[in-house]
Amino acid sequence: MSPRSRQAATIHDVAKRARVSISTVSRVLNRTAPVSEDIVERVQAAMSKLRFVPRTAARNLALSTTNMLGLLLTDIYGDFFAPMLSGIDAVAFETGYHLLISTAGRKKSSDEIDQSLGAHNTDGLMIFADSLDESGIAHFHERGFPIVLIHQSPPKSLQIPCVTVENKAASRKLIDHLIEVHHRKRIVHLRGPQAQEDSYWRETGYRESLEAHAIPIDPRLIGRGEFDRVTAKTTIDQLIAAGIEFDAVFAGDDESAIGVIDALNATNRRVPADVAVVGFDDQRLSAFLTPPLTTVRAPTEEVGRQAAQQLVKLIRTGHAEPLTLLPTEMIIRRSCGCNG
Amino acid sequence: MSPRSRQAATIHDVAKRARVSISTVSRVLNRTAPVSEDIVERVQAAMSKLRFVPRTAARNLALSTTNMLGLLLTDIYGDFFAPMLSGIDAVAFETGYHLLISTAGRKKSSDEIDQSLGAHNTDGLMIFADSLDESGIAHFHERGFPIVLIHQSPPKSLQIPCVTVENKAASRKLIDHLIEVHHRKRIVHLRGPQAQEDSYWRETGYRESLEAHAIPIDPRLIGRGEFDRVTAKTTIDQLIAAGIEFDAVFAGDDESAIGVIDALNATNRRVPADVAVVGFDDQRLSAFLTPPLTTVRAPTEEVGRQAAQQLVKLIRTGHAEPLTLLPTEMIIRRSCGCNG
DNA sequence: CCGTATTATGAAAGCGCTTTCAGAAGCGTT
DNA sequence: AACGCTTCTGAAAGCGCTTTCATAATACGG
Repeated sequence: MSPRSRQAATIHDVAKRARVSISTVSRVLNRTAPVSEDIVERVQAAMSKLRFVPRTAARNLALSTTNMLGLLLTDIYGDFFAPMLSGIDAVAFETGYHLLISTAGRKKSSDEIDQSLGAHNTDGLMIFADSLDESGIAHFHERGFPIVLIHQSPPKSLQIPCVTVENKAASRKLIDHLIEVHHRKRIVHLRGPQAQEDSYWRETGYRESLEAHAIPIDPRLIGRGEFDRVTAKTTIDQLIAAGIEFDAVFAGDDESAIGVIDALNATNRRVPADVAVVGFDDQRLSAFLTPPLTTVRAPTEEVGRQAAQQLVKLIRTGHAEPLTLLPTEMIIRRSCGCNG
Repeated sequence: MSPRSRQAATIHDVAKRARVSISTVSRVLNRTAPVSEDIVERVQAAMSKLRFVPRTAARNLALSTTNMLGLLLTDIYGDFFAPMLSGIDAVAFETGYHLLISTAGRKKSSDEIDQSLGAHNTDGLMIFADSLDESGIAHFHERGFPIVLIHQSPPKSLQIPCVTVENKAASRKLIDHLIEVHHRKRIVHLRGPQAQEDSYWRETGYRESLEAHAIPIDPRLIGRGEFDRVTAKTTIDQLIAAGIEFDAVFAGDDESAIGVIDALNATNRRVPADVAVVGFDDQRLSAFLTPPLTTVRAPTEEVGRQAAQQLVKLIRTGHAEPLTLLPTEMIIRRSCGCNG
């Protein structure tokens, strides 16, 4: 062991061993300028002999680039993230970026986020739903830092790329189905989180369908779902306790649909015979529920892919699609009353 | 706009504006030495006025540290990763690290991995199951780079911390249950991927249970499951086609259990009346299957937490628990024949 | 063979931060 | 009033890489 072999090799060590300058080493490292063949070999030999691994920090500093994509969210739970992450990761990998993930959203101020995922610590940032408030988003945007929003449109008048899924038309179609095919009239809607944009559009689709069929909207039939199983169950329990009649439930998402089914089962109401239930998202387990859930498939992995793709494009070219709206597809199974 | 306001502020700009040296700015930034009160204020004012965000790359270079934890896997798919990731992320957040994720495992050589997640680009690395071959693991270990293995024990004689779950005793217990309570004798086992250590121990538990009950092991009853739904279905289909009798199936994991149930349903065999089915992992949807799956709960999120915790400990103190073996718990539902 | 166009290589500056080492104040003692 | 201490602050040297600029080496046409 040579005296310095305990310390990891640097470009200098390689240069010395190959009897060239560090500039040359750098050049063979990055193929950034022609180097004569024999020298290339010498340098490569030296590199592998010394087990040289270039320090990213040094390179980043010199180039003021990080080669990293940031992903900001609030939590990783739920079946929702696995596919999204998977899509993001795939694109990051293909395009040569690394993925830095943080759930610091809304736990930390945008200054703190800046320290970790912000300018100069990442080349761009994907922000999921409302992990960051408007001022935080503006904060980045003002600085010209590349960001793309996922499942959330930008604050008014800010030109920030956004990728999300079609919610309204799909919801509308789902409710139309309930009304036209299954003749349901008293349809409960369990809305998602207030701040969530998806919630808004799904509810709008619901309202439009009812209106189109001249069914008056009963405010008592619209309750909290919060995209949460327990909340949904509670709401349904209360509806039942209050003696409010209904023959269908449009849960804001599949997760709450599970809660709905729980509540219904617990009070001996048959799904779909007594009450039809539909969800949204088509998360993995929806097909396995009893009965299998009629829902809308959101191409979550594709959302991830697109988000990463747009971000990379934004970083590299300065431009990206303002809005990527991915199509959704109604998935008819049995919980609506069909034979799926 | 001052001429340089287009360029992000550096520590020099802050220093100039606060009329101090950059050393002082650095000191108020890191509270690394006392600075008189009025100066602190001046500096902080300058920082916020200039919207100064320290460059991590520069800091990393100076400190030769990265403040990042790497996570290496092969893919992010499957219900398995969400909880694990969630646990890892939680601990990373608590301990002040960032999470760098890569699915480059086995797609890239360890040299290439080195470039991204290796020494100096990350402070330590978590390696999931067999995302990296033995030589890759040795590669890091030799260099004294902190790594912890998840769901995989280290190559012989290498002292590398590992966190995984108890497989054998739980499998044994599960099979015991099938035999003792439900009087099954011809129990199929669908083993997981060869390379996967979990597969090995689960099979061992199976074998030990049979032996203990003096049931001869019929090699025809042991087939490929690969922790994969389709593979499992195919194997069961073939067994049935070959006319081999069996009254229970121990799928290597829940994922393959789904395939088993599919295959059984398709041939009008009742679960559990004709064939009992049990799995392993207790992934989220297992409770929703028809019938609900009897399985073993693996504390996956805790695995993530522990892995991150051990890694941080290893980085900070140079030592970590050689083996963290998390307990598993048998979850009796209905697919085994109980009334769950 | 010589002057010029073309390459391949090296020296050195710089990326933005931390930290060591000295020096400048400020303080209480004698 | 001079001394030694203790605090606080600044100058400057790195951290390891990229890149510009200049130079040495080679090739070429005449």
